Amino acid sequence: MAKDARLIDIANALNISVTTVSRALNDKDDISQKTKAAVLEVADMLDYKPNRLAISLRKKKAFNVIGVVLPNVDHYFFSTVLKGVMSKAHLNNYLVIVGESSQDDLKEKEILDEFISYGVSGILIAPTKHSSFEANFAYLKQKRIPYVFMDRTYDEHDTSYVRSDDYHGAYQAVNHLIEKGYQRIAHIKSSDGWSIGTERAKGYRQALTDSGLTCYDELIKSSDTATKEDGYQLTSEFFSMDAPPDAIFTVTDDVASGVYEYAHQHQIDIPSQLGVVGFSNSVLSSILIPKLTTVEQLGEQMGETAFDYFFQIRKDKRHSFQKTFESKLIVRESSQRDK
Amino acid sequence: MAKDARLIDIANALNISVTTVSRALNDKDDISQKTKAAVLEVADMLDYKPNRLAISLRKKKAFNVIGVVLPNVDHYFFSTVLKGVMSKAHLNNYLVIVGESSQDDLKEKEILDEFISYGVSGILIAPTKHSSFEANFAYLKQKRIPYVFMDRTYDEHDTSYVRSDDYHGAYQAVNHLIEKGYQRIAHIKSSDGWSIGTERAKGYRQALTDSGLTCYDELIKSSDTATKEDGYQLTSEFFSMDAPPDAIFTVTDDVASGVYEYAHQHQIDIPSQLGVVGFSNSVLSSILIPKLTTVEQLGEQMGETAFDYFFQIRKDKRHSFQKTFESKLIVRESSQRDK
DNA sequence: TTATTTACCGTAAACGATTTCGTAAACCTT
DNA sequence: AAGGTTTACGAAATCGTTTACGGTAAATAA
Repeated sequence: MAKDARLIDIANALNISVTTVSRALNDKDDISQKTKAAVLEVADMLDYKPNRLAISLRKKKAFNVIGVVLPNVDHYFFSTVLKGVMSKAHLNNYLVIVGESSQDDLKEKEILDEFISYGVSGILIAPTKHSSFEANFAYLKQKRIPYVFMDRTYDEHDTSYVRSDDYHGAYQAVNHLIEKGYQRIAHIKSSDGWSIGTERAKGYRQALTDSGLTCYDELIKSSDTATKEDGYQLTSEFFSMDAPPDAIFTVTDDVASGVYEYAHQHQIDIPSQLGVVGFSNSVLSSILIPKLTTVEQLGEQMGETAFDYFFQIRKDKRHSFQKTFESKLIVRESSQRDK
Repeated sequence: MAKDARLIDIANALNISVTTVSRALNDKDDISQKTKAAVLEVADMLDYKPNRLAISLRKKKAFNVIGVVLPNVDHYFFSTVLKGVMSKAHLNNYLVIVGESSQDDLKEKEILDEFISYGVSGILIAPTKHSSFEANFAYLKQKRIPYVFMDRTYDEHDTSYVRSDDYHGAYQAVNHLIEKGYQRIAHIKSSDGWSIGTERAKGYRQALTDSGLTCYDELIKSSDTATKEDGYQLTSEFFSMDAPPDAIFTVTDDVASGVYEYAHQHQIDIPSQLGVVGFSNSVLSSILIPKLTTVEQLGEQMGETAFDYFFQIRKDKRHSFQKTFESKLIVRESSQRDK
């Protein structure tokens, strides 16, 4: 197995210095076209690949390594985000290192510190519910390390981000239920402090208001965990009310699956007696019976775009980019009253 | 922000050479207890953290970096494996770099090459369906880089691995169906060349044979993709037969969800008219209605163990370790005929 | 007493690249 | 022709650590 070619090998072959070779390969200007061409040819012949480790040490920066921090890698949405990042990273010859915060902002900070001391080229992060910008991210700016927020954003700061349009997604979802003739539409939101939860709740309220419907406080319940169990529990609370809702819009598909279970156990038919709309378009949504109407979240595309933004920032060293992915409503069976 | 302490800072503080400091910190023997203690104290005081990049260059090996290669990060099982690896890695101060082969053995090789040229300390890999040991992994041995197979294994070679006991899992699943009184038990297997598929099929056949039941070829169908769609399609084929099965054991939960859809559309009741057992214990299984009886696959534990094995191999430089995780049957509702 | 080992530590050369600084030659400019 | 600028390149330092090698002083052996 032949050893990898180094700069000095190219230099020796051409009787020039490593400095010149380095300049040629890095597109510096202090070099003649002729020499550069010669170097490139020999480099190609020797199948030269720059040594990441050496570059890293010299530059005090890991060469072409992007750090991704996610709350949970085994959560469907985040795993698709990761998939998107990885595909773009691979194309651009970047290595991807991942960390899982487990929704723990302290651990998140730990991971960030690790990544930074490793000298990653950039960071793509989906913050935990509780992360404060000041505590966990403010110092990234000083360190001049490019970073892009994913999913959850900090609007008061000028940062790059990709997220989904939770507000409009929720608005469409509820509006759709109204058009289908549902009257008492409830909402299971996520507990406060989680931006995606409040945005979705806002969209819910606005849709009702715009249609001239009243927005009853007792028809809004909060879930801390956004799990199936919470969905089941809160639905049971709804149905112990004097006037239960005839539709429920849930903050995630997982929560919706809890609604399904309760409905099934109590012979409440979906969608004729109870309309249900979820959020995420996760694998669940087309597996539940009846199939769940939901709002799609383009995790993979978000991941790809996040990487692209990082790449741009790194190149131009100035811009910050934002994109809010429009959330499309995927109408399936769970909201088709007239079906 | 104070700059990170280096060896030379410690050396200066104690008026000794960096060599000595290095020796002290690396537990070499050419050093007195007194000096070592002093170094350790100062190192602690200055909050010294070794510079990964420098060590990497000198050793020509990335310092404490483990590479994980998976067929699909957004597949539930693999994402739990990743989760397990990451938790152990974090505890041991390892960085995790990930690559996704997308079930493409060529891309898998590419990723491996990337990882190796980066000098990862070890590799944990869940091979694609088609990966040949010779083509993709044989050279890892020569490179003396520790590696552990996950999920899919190569029994003819003496390698380390973690996997689940597909054979016994399937055996239990089918045996359970028999005990519940099902008579014509069908199987949707995965297409050939994928070891987990053939093991599960073997378990299926053996359970039937051991109970004195005949194993009909027409009751076994192959799926290339192991998806819901295939499950639906193949179930419809089963039910166009003169004597359709009264139970189906599927190679994955995903496939089982296709069975559910067909059954629901054709008013076939699960479990009274059709028993169903899946494999994986993925999120689906407790969300399907009725809840799916399935065989659990301990992804997270497998990931943790894989990392532990890597760690052991690296330390002792000799052993290889194997573990087959016993696959436990999780009995839920879809197989309870007498329910 | 002299020779040899042992314990401990330092010097300097790596690892493979980038970068600072210097300089010789070529090219203008007046 | 003198002086200035540009072009193209090389020597050497540098990044932070490990390690081969050598040396000194004390301990032990002969």
